[in-house]
Amino acid sequence: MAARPGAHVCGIDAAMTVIGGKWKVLILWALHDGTRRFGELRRLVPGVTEKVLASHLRELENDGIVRREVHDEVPPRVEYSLTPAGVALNTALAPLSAWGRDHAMTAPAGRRIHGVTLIPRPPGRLVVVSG
Amino acid sequence: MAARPGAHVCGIDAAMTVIGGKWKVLILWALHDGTRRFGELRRLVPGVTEKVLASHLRELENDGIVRREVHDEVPPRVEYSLTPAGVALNTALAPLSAWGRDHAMTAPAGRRIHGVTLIPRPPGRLVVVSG
DNA sequence: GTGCGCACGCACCTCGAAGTGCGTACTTGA
DNA sequence: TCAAGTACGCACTTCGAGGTGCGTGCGCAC
Repeated sequence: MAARPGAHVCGIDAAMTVIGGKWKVLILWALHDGTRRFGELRRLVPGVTEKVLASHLRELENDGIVRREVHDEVPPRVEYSLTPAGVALNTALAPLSAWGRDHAMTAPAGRRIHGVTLIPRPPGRLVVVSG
Repeated sequence: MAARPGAHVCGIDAAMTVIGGKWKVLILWALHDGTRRFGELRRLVPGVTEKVLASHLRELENDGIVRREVHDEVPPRVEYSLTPAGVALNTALAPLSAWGRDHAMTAPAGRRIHGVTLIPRPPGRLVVVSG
């Protein structure tokens, strides 16, 4: 249906392109408190496969959300962190998170999209509870 | 992968459940300035099929986002409007929209998710530009 | 009387995102 | 010596959201 790249003017359209992936927001939340390695992200986002995690990280990198630093060492080490745009995106997601938290209590919510649930803690840690 | 309904504690998870559909945000934007009929929504969201529009509206109704009023007339008339929760959701989407608008200019944005683009205007009207 | 519009429901199909499995070249630990 | 970890890439498969097509019952315009 008319695939026309880069044609979104409405901001939500662009934002949904970025966070539309199944695990994108979980990756963003896992990165919001600093630098993470690939293996750490894999453990922080339980259920995601390595292929999908790698491809999502590439997409986020192309979108300018995460920064990817490759250290040329003998055990290969790659570090991921949020760019300023990524930090801003996380900030922009905060009211949505607040709405969901307020609304999830009152709504029946018979459906779900992820199957995993993550609980952010104020000091900066992230607790992930697999479904 | 452990489908456990109603298990999301993180708000973004719940919010993504609600706005995760392909046309959900477009429907929300189309409804943000008042009551709309089914046929109006179909015209305001070009590209959506009737079946998908109907099912998405049902899901939004079940999530308490839109109110559905059926008038028992001979030409069947159904009117849709946002509930207070829907208005709050739209408000919560505003910073995300602002982020996307700011960021879409700087990023290459080679991909896209919808294929249609909508431009909200301040007075309350909505202009939709099909891709 | 023929077709159109209304607001959907049902059955089938498509297609792309996500999942699975295997491979890399190298080091470290048991 | 062998397994495990590191950070992926490639080819294949699955699966469900979304698309297509057809049907409803009624009124109205032509």
